[in-house]
Amino acid sequence: MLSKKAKYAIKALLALADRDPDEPMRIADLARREQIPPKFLELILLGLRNQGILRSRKGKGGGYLLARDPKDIYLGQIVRMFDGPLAPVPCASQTAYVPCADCRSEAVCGVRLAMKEVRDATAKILDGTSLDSLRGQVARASLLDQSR
Amino acid sequence: MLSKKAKYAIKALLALADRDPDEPMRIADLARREQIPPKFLELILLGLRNQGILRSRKGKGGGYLLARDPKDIYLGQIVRMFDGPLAPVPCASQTAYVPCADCRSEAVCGVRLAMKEVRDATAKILDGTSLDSLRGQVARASLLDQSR
DNA sequence: ATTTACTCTATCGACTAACTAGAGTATCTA
DNA sequence: TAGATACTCTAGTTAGTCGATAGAGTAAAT
Repeated sequence: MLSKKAKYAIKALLALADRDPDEPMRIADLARREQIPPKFLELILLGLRNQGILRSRKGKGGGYLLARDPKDIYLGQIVRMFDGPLAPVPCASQTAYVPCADCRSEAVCGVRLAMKEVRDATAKILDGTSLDSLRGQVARASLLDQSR
Repeated sequence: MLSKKAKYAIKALLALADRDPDEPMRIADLARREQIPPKFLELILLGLRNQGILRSRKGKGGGYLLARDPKDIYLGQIVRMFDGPLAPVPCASQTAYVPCADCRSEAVCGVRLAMKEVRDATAKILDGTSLDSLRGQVARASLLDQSR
């Protein structure tokens, strides 16, 4: 399951990617626009900022902005940041490998083999989808939806 | 994350798939062989039985056996049974779709689009992998490992 | 009748997810 | 430079879930 934090983070980043890159957006406005509890969103944006994904400005006219081009922000980074490794089991993780105690032989573990496939497929998608490309997908889906 | 329940279930089923299909295996033996807390495994096997994946025999010489051919038992069913839908968000689920309250328009939701891709990729793998095919993969991996 | 082994319900502690509170700090503007 | 604005950060709280265990009950074999 994707946590609410990760979900809210993606929604907020997507909203920021849709704006003038030099125009900050306030927490309160983002929260209202995306239907996210304001204080909770605050926490999330702070995290993104401390990861270098967002920048912030204090005081009047302040708010949050993307720290990088939307082409260079990938979903994989966001999801890992809030929800940890993509692999369903630690022994199948690429970025955070941990062997499991109850495995007699790792090379012969069916669970690991199957879950490694899942993690690879997931990583391929999330590490291959940038904020910008997702924005494009949404736009195309929106057109299709209108023509229905 | 894959729950321990699902993980233990797969390990136990895989062990059963490796045996004479008419020779029951006791909870205690399975638990020892696969390093699973016996009482916990008991619960898991009971669940699998009530789903029609396992059969059981009571009394001396009793134990658990597969209720179907290992070719007809898919990981997708096991994982869904213990961990719920494969989709990272309910609105991207095929088998347990639930819309999300905070979505203004579902057709235009980036989170949903991306997560639907993840769920489709995961489902393709888990619904395409039977106990039997996984057994085969393990065997091949084991050979590769020995030749190293 | 006794042993064997599965069946089922209840419970428990630890942990985490989702959210909230509130005091603090930097920036702008009048 | 006072005061408003808006982010920063730490510390809760609450409800729910996960992993595991206990123990009484039932069915089958010998």
